[in-house]
Amino acid sequence: MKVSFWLLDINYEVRNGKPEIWLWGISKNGERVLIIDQSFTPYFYAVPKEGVSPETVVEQIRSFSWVSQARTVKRRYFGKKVAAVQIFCRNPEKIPKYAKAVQKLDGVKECFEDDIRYSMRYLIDNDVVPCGWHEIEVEEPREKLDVKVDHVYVAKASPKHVESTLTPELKILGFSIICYSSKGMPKPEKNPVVIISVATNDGRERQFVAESNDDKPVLEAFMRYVHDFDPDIIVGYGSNRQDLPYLTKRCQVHGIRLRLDRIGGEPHTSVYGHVSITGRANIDLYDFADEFAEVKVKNLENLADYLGVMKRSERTIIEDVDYAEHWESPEKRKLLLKFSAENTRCIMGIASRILDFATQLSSLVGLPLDHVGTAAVGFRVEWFIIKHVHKIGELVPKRRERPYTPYAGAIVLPPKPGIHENIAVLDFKSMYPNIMVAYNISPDTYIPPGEPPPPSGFFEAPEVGHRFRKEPPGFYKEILTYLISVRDKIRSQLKSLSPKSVEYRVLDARQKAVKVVTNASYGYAGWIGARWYIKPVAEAATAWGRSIISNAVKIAEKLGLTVIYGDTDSLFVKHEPEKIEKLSKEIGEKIGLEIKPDKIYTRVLFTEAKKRYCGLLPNGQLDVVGLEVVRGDWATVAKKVQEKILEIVLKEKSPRKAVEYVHRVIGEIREKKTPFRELVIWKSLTRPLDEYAVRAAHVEAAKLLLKEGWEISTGDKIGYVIVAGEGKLYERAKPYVLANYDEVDTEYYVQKQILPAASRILQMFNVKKEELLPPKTAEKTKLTEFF
DNA sequence: GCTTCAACAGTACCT
DNA sequence: ACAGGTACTGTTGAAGCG
Repeated sequence: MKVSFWLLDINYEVRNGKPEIWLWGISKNGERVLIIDQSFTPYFYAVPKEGVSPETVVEQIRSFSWVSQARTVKRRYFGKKVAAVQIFCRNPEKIPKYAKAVQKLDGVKECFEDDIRYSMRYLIDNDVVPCGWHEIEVEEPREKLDVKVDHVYVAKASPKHVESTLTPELKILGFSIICYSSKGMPKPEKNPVVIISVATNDGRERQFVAESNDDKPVLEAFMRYVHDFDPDIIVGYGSNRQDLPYLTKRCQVHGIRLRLDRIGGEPHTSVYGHVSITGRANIDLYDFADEFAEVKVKNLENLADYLGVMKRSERTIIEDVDYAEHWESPEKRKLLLKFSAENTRCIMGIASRILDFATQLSSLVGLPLDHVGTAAVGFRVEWFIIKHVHKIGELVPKRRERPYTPYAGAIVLPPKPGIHENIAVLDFKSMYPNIMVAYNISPDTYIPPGEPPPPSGFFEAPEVGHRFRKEPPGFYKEILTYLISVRDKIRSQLKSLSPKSVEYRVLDARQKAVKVVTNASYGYAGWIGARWYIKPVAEAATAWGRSIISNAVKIAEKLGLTVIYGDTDSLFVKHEPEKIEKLSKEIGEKIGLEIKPDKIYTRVLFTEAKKRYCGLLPNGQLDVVGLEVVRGDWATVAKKVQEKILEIVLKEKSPRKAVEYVHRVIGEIREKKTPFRELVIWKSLTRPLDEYAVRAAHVEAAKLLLKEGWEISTGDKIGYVIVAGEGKLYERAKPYVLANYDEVDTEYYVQKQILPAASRILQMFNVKKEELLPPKTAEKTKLTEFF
């Protein structure tokens, strides 16, 4: 019997001493299926020492009772041929231990791939793709299993991956919780889950609410609901780190088990910190928030607002410090219930905008859907590489600790300060990936100093002199060529589709996933944590990059194009189409890379600073780069003022009008008419509180939260305001949730927020800071008028 | 003992 | 827990001053 299924989740079980791979999927006809594959034997490799034959190692290894098979195989390591011994064994969990024993053998130099987990091993070796379609020959199982699916099958052969852009109809359940503690952060040991709000993608919404703070019925009702709806995907926001561990512990306190999965077990935290719910995909949307760099404070309401799910201004927002007071009051409790329901509605909305990307990323890099969000960028790239190089027999190097040694990066040209009219921004498209392709830069093509060059020749990087063989193509070249061409192909396909169609949505998500992996490839190459880290690989890419951009500048100037600015792979030049055309042509011929106008600014303003400017686009939009407007660590009021100044200055060319505007805003601040929220400054904690060498405002604010019983962790964004009083700035920082407007130091906001942000722009028009303060005479005028 | 100032710490941005 | 290059603010402690 043949089954077609889309792979949702994968896990393994050891039954009767035998490992089994469990593939959870959705079949073509919409049935939920579990396919059990008992045929896959885990293994790892041992590479013999110089002068030792692999056969000798095979002999030595046979003495271990746990070895089910050992054979010599041909593999590669950093592109070089190696004879290795592949060692199979029954128990996947013992592999690291077995590898250690083998490592100790006389003839063994190093073991490999003992750090590849069994289920990933299975996916890679069988070319099984998460969130992808497969066909498989199966039979009915001999025994009955107590699992929640329509059908259980036993595999008779390995699954065959089938290329398809179809996605099955997935059942999605979103949830959020509210926990109650009379003071400070709720603790699962003692504080109840008072509200659980659930929504499902069939349009239903439910709330489970505690009576008299007894949450056992709430938890049980939630479990029943999940069981009855039987979702394929469970989504939350912060659910990996907060909600699911809390619910799990809370159930334990009541002596029950949180059962949400398809086999009757508890959720458990696993690789990269994801919470696994067997048979379903548990997705924490927070793990995808990094994709939206424009959102500075990555909480649910901000992300929902940004993605157009629910406007912040139309939401009921309650700070966590205020949950208790809302829960305790019968009147305010209604608001809390509304807030919670809206949270889940936001989760569902965000899910609908992220899940296509998540599934595409999962199938592209080969990580299971519930892992791919929690895996850091470097690991996503790495799994994509592992998946690819398996096909060419490249052994996966061990991750090892290395000292950090810096290397030179890109060139940034000093900008020509002032306002420039009609400026074209030229860009090298995917510069580093294309450089790596063009010069065959790869871990497996690198020729170390002293090694004789191959007859087919080599490329030598400028400045740094690193050499890379021309032939055969390295795996970076193969991977990047594939990624670049696939993205081009998808993008041309998209042009013939309606943006509203399902196919468009899926393909667009796919090209985004491809883009993410492509763009991260250079960074991966220079990451000391990378398994295939070779510093010269990254160093050569930037060296070629520097030479390319420098040459481009020379060519531009030779053609009479004034270069206003440039950063890494971009050049800002006067928009003169014929010259630009010539430039593009010459660069293509001489350098072999493509440079294209990316956008044209009607007007663009530079100060003396690099990486900070503001351009006016033909459609009237402002493009603010690097300035306070786009920074998350300035008070909103200052950012708004600067943005308005930029608009006035670039559109109306009237610095005088801008100055008047600043006067008005400063007046409003001093009268405390500015909304309190616009005074909040947000900064991240980048380390534990006690590891800071100097005292800083956001750190002191965090300590105050801690004192109030709130847990603080690295990575949290602390929102604070500066209050009036004596002493250093850090002594006057207070978490905004604990502060009153009355105590705010408005002069700080005038002097240290508004003035610097405004003056940054207006100093270009010779406006002095003093001139930005509202004139006292204005007050007099007002008073005279009054009298 | 006070002010001044350069070095440093810290954060967030750009490509 | 993908790279290096850059701007900027506030803290710190030594230098400079009298």
